[in-house]
Amino acid sequence: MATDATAKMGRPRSERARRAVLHAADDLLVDVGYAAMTMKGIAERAGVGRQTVYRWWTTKAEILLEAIIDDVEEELTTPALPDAVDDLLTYVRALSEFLMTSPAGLAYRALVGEAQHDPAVRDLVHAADLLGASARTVLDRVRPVAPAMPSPKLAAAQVVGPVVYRMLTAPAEFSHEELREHVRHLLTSWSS
Amino acid sequence: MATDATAKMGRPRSERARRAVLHAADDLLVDVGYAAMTMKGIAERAGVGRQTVYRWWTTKAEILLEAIIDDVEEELTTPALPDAVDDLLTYVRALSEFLMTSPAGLAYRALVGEAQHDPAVRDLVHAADLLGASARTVLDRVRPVAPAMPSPKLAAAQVVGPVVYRMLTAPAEFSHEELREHVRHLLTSWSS
Amino acid sequence: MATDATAKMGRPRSERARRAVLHAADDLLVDVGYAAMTMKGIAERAGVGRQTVYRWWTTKAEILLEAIIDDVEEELTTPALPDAVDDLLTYVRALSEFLMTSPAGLAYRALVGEAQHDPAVRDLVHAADLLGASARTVLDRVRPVAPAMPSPKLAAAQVVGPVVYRMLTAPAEFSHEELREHVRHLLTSWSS
Amino acid sequence: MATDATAKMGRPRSERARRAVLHAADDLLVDVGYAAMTMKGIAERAGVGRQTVYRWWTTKAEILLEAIIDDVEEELTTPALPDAVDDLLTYVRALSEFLMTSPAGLAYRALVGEAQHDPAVRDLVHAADLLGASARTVLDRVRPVAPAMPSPKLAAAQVVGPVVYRMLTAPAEFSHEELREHVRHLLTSWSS
DNA sequence: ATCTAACCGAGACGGTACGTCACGTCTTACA
DNA sequence: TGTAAGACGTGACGTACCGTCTCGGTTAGAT
Repeated sequence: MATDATAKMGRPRSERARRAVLHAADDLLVDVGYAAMTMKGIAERAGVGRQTVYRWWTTKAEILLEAIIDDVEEELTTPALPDAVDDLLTYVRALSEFLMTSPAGLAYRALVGEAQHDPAVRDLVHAADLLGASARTVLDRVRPVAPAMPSPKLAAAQVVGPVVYRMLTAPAEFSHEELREHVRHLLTSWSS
Repeated sequence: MATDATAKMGRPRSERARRAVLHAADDLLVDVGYAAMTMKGIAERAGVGRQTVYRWWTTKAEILLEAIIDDVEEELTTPALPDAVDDLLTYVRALSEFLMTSPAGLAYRALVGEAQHDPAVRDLVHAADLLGASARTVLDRVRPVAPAMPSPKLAAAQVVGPVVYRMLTAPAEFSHEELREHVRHLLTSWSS
Repeated sequence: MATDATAKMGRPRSERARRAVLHAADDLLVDVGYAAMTMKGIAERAGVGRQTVYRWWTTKAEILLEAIIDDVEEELTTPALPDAVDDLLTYVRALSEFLMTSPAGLAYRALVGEAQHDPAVRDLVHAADLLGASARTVLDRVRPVAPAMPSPKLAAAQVVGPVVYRMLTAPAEFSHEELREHVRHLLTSWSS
Repeated sequence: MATDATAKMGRPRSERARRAVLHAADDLLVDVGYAAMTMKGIAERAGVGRQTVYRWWTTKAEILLEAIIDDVEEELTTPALPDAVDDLLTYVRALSEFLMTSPAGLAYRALVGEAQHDPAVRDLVHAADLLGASARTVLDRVRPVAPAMPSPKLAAAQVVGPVVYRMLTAPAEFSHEELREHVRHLLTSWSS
């Protein structure tokens, strides 16, 4: 019986170390903020060698992305509601809440910020399209009552863009009333 | 005539040094990118002492903001056009072009990015509201034919947000056709 | 026939691995020098696991000592000559040549150097007394014509010490003429 | 009056930092030994930035050499004595004491050891010729009664070499009696 | 015509994170 | 059990930049 030529050799990767690094990154982001987070700090907080961190990730952004990618999807999953306005409104409220309050939202903002500085992170963030999947899901649900909805990408940008822009450039998020008006305008312009 | 008690004494600030620093920051951003820009590098490129930089600015973001603030306003000033669709479309096209191509747009993205990492920069960027003034100008022009336009802040976010969101999270900007459709939807939802 | 209770169990030590390590150490010393030699590098050059090296040796000095100990003895064995001056002179010339030129001499110098830094290596080098055996041999041969020769240890130091000192602290070895004069003085002082 | 073109600019070198580094190196050598001494450790012990150490020295050997070079000369200066045997004997005893006991002697051994590993250190040590000056001084004093003394370099090697060789390769130094015999043989061979 | 205070350039200072390297140990699969 | 492979936690390497400091020298208004 032939030996599998592709069999892995040597000591296998430690799942314990991997989890410790991801948790440490999450914790540090909340504790000290993205700017003060360092690869050194993550390794120390995780109780892991520095080389082990560099072996599997190249930047703190990469670690953070892996750490939060599941959380983002989960936090932006909203229930299907019979009324389209309610459905979409629940989503944009969850989005606004996520961006301004949730630790994962904090990480999302940090990652989008870093993407503007580092081309490698930019590619990662573009590829991950963290908000895209959840937006597509809710848009698919309201499409039956929005016959004039534009292409999925533009429609998603119309829903999500104003909320994200507000988060990026203003100290406070939109009020619930403003979000309701935003959703109302979207559905109006998509209805005929 | 009495001496002004608040008169400045000593050698006055060197305008030459100030300009050299702002230009050096601009140049470095294009040459090496925001992440690789350093206070040390700016001082050296400007042919200026390090202390002189620290005396007047505390971060590279502050320098960059001062360096580009006039350019942004200028590049986003579009001519008033008789047709509202044309007027708004010209603006969003200028905005898209600015964000993806212009050196000042590169700086804008870097500043918004840094604002997600550093609270002090965040306050600066919020206070500057770099895109807000130009958006308000064009919205004031189309308001007569858009009676249902929401509050200025929400309306501005609806115009600008999707374009900025696209720039932040996707590798390519919206096409001219997508921007036209975006503007058409906006004016539709604001018309009744 | 019964199995010997003291027989070794498990896989026996690989002679192939042992030789590969010793040769790798020798080669690396010449190629990259003692300082740049590492246990990791030796293992890789030998095509041997890192653990295998650590199982049988604790330092690179120990490996090097085992690698060269036979060569030293061989290179410093000089033929007995009828004239005492010739006999001793042939020896000190071989010694000088060994120290400045031979790969084994390079290793000897590296080991003596390391002995000044690491007490464990110091003990090894003292115990090995690499030059001592050959010096004793030649001194035994000239003793009949050197009745005032002091104790073997001092006599050996008088022969070998100046040559080694020269190698340690000066860029070039003694010339043949200087070595001849050295030997002449030694035999003069030992003759009466 | 013209400004001096060669005038030093910027903050001048801190003499305080220089001394602190030299003392720290000295202390660390005694406390932890040469092998365990690190540039990092020296900087920390000196209360000095790491860059400051690297700015002025490239290796720990260079620091150590600067730290001990004055001490060596001082410790090996012996008084002129009327009898040549006494004069030379006092010197070789001081040398033996220096090599086996003195902190500066410890450093000397470490430096000679490192010189066998690192060509840059080798050049430094050769250039410094730490033992040479003191040997020349004492040889000049005994020369009147040693007409057959060979060239200064060989004579110095004959005096110093055996003592250094002993120190390098044996656990204990020569006894006072052995040193006396050594000196007696030297003067005998140089006398006619 | 000095005086004096704040500016200017240069560059060394004490720190600290960077990314790499080798250490010596461990955990696999295979022989 | 020995072996080759390779990940593990540790810690020094030499570099870069941080923000501060200390020089000599400049430039104005106030005396």
